[in-house]
Amino acid sequence: MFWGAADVFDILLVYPECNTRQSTFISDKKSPCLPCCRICGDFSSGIHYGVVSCEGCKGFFRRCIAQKKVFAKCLKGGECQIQKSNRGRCPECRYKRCVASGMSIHSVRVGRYSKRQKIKNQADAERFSDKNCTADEKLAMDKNDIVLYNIITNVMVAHQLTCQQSTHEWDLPGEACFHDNASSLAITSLLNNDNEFDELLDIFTTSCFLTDVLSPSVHNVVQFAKSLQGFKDLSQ
Amino acid sequence: MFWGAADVFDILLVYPECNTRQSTFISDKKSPCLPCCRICGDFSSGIHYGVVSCEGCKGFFRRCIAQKKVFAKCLKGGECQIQKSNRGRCPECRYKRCVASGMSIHSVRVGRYSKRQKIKNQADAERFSDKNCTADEKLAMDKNDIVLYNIITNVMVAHQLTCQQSTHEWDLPGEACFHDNASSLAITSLLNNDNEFDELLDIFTTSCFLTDVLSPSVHNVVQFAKSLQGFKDLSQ
DNA sequence: TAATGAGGTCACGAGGTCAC
DNA sequence: GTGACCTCGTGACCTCATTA
Ligand SMILES: [Zn+2]
Ligand SMILES: [Zn+2]
Ligand SMILES: [Zn+2]
Ligand SMILES: [Zn+2]
Repeated sequence: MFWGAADVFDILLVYPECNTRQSTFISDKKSPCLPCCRICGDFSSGIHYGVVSCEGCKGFFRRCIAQKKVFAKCLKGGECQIQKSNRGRCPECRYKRCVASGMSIHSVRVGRYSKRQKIKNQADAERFSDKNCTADEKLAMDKNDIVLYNIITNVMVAHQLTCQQSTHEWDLPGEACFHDNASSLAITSLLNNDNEFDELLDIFTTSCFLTDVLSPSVHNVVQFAKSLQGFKDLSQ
Repeated sequence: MFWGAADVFDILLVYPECNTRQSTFISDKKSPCLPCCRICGDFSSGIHYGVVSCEGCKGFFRRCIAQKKVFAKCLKGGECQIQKSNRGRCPECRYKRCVASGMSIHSVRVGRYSKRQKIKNQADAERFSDKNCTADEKLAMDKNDIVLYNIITNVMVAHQLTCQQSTHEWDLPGEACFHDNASSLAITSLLNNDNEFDELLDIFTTSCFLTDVLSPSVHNVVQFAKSLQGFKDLSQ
C-alpha cells in the first residue's frame, strides 16, 4: 500500500516528475516525489521554514534573514510572477513571495513529523495541489499572496510594537499571547480599518495558508488576531 | 470519577489541548493531557529527569549529559527566552533552563507513582500552572530561573570542591553529605555572601521549584545547603 | 499485572560549503 | 549571489527495565 511506506515522500502529494531530495535520495529510492516549490514551482526538497520549497528558495530565504540587506527596487512595481526561470532576477519579489507563502524563522520544525501531522500534511497537499486548481484559480491565489504579504507584515509590525518580549510570544500552545496592557495605537488603527479586516478574514477563511502545517507562522498570526480583545468577534 | 482513572494524565493539570504521549496514546484514549513543558512550553509527555517536559527537551538534556560537549556561545549574553519556536537556536540557554528547572540525572525515577506521590503531583501542577499565573508572574519566574541556574552551579561547584565522592553524594534520603574536613574556601565564600544567600532563600521559598516532585535535584541542593554547618540557620 | 520514564532509533531540516 | 550537496542536531516513536 502506498501511504504505508510513510515518510515525507508519501505523506505529501505525489507528482509525476522527480524532485531532488537534499541528500542522495534520488537514486536509492523509488521516491514518489514531493509537491513543487510554493515560491517558484521548481522541484521541492522538503519543508523549509514552514513551506514546501526548493533548495534555491530555501537558501535564498536563509540568506535574507541572515544578512537582512535591502533589495534592489523591483522594476515592475513589485508584481513579478516568480518562476523557476526568473526567480533570480528580482530578489524583492522573491522575498515577498517567500513571506506570503508562510516562510518564517518561527515556522522551522526539526525532527520527525508526528503521525497526525503526516496525515494532515497529506490531506493539505492533496487539497491544494496544482492538479485541483484551474489556471485562473492559481492566478487568484497568486494575487492573494501579495495581499497576504502586506497583511502579515502589518500585523507583525503591530505585534512587535505592542510586545516588548519580541517574537517568542507568538508561540503556541496555550493562549495566544497578547499583553493586556499593550493595546497600542498600531493595533487600534488596524482594528479600526474595516476593509483590511474583512480582507483578512476572507483570506484566512479561503486561502490555502490556513493550515498550521503548511505555514504555522500564519496560523500564529491568526491566533494572535483571535487573542485581540474585540477582534471582530472572530467566531472561528 | 475523573481522578479515578489514575495515571499521570489524571494527576497532573488538565489542559484543553492534547499533548503527545510518548507512544501511541493520542488516538486510543480520551487523555486529559499534561501541563506544558517547563523548559519550552511545548506539550509535555511526562516527567523527565525530574521535570515536566517535552520529548524534545528530554532528548536534548539526555544528549547534553551524554556527550558533554561545549555549547556555542550565546549571542544574546545568555538571556534567551526559551520557547517552542526558538529552543533549537541556543543550546546554551536551553541547557541552562533545563538545569534551572530542576533537570538532573539524579532526579530520575522509574516505575509507577505511589498514590500519595500522585496526589502531590496533582496539587503541585495545579498550583503552579500557567493558568494561575499572570504574564508578569511568568516573566518573574523566568528571571528567577536564570538566578537559580547560577546559584545551583555555584553550590554544585562548591560541593564538588569539598566532596571527594563526586556527584552521587547528592542523593537523598539520609544525611546530605558534607565532609567535615572539607570546608573549603569555596564554601566559605558562599557562606559569607549575604546577598546570594538571601536570594537563595527567597527563591526557594517562593518559587515553584521547591517541591521534590517537580525538581528533586533542587530539593537536594536545599538539603545540602541545610546540612552546611551554620548555613544561615535555615529554619525550613 | 499496569504504569512510567530512560535510552535508542532514524527521518528530517537548518546551516555550512564551494564550484559556478 | 546562487543552489546542489553535505553534516549534524533534533524529536516522535519505540522498547524495555523498573516499580506500585
Ligand atoms: Zn523555489
Ligand atoms: Zn519584482
Ligand atoms: Zn520542552
Ligand atoms: Zn542564548
